[in-house]
Amino acid sequence: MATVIDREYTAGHALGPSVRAFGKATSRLETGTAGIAGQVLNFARDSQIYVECDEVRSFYKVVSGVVRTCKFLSDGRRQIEGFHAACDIFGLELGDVHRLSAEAVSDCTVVAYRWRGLRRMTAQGDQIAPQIFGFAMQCLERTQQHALLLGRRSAAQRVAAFLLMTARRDGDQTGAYLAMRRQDIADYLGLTIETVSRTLSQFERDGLIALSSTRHVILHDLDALMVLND
Amino acid sequence: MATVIDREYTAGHALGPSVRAFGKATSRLETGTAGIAGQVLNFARDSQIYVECDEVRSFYKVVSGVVRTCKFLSDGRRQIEGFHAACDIFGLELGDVHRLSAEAVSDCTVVAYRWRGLRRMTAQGDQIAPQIFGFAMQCLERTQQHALLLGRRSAAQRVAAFLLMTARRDGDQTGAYLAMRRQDIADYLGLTIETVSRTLSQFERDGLIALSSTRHVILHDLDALMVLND
DNA sequence: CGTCAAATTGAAAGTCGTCAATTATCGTGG
DNA sequence: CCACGATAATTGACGACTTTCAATTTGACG
Repeated sequence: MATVIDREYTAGHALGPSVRAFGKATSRLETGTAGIAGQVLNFARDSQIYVECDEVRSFYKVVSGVVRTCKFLSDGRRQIEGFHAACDIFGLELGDVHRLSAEAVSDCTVVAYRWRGLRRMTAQGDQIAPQIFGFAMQCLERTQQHALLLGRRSAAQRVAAFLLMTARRDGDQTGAYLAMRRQDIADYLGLTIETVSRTLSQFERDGLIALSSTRHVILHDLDALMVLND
Repeated sequence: MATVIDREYTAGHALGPSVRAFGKATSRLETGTAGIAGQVLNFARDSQIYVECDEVRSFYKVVSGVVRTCKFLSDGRRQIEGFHAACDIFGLELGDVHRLSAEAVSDCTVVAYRWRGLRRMTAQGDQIAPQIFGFAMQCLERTQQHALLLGRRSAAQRVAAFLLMTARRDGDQTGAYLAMRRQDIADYLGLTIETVSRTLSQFERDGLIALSSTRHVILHDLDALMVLND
């Protein structure tokens, strides 16, 4: 386990789809000579993409599968900072060492874009920055949202928010596929695996959801789940 | 209360000190024609600098005093996302409306730098981006740290981390001046005011700290406080 | 010195974590 | 394809930590 299954190298996987939202300012990156070529990598479930303190060589975009970025605590516990699915960017750093680890939640494919920290990047031309800035800010917004969840929400609210987030990501508001294990969910929500499990069971008893399998959740009462949040 | 005491306008308060860390890449901003002029503003304690959903007109740098950025929940509770002291940047947004509110913890002076979202900014030239990117990433790192605190730490660990953070910010490792009220600390740490108070009292009984006044904390046993964390 | 807000302290309740046992699911090999 | 073992998930009982509610003390400011 925990091994890279293979690494394929391509010359022209330029930063694409997830970028459009920023409009004209980024188009140069997609078409111009300054476009960043990516390197396609495949990782097996539970393998490490990079670990804390690794030198920063790239940032990444998910093509398929799900990635978790996380931090390990001295007492053995783990905090998952975020899950990253198709088109999401992760691993962008200001400094030259990673402050988190990144691991494959499922078998997954990512594209690595050369990136060695702000200083060296800007030395070759500033053109890259606006787009990267957008990625950084999106990441910031998600993290702020996450901090709010961890700081001021009950277990039920956290699990509800997680289900809604997952359903939204799937583009399907009535069902969610949980690519990760219960322990991952717990470590993301700052709860224990037992509390996550109990909360899901309670939601099911209350008719808010149905667990058609461990990994597939049907959301029956979106309103009730949303009321639990802001 | 909650009013701006006065607003002074200056022509040349360019982005300065906190920027140097990024080296050459940013010097253009400080000296070149593209330098951003700031507007000096003063705010009275508890007044609002901007509120959630306000249109974004600027981002800010603290000159003196302390600012809190926070979010209000439907149940009346509040989560403070961060405290910002001299030289800190706050209020930088990707979109065109603020997602948090910013308020003066103490009487304070800030510099506002014109900023209306990524799109309009980059339209006038990309040169600004690398420096701003640095601000965004610093903000991200702090928020990630904060999320870790909220997700995986006990009340004692949170309060200890807060004291160490405050002492570090003051540049004095043996004492910390708490510019904010207990309620602010509680809302930052995701605790209640009573728990914060009790924890501080317990630290004092254990000889870890001394509360020379409500606002002044003397740190007697830095090691013990640090052991509580990572 | 008096008033009001802020901070502290106490007691009780509730939520979530811990530990343990059971059940379900997945992966592998027969 | 089924059986088995290992891993994951669920459930229950109990306990710890934090919150809630209430009362008291401290401190700031006129």
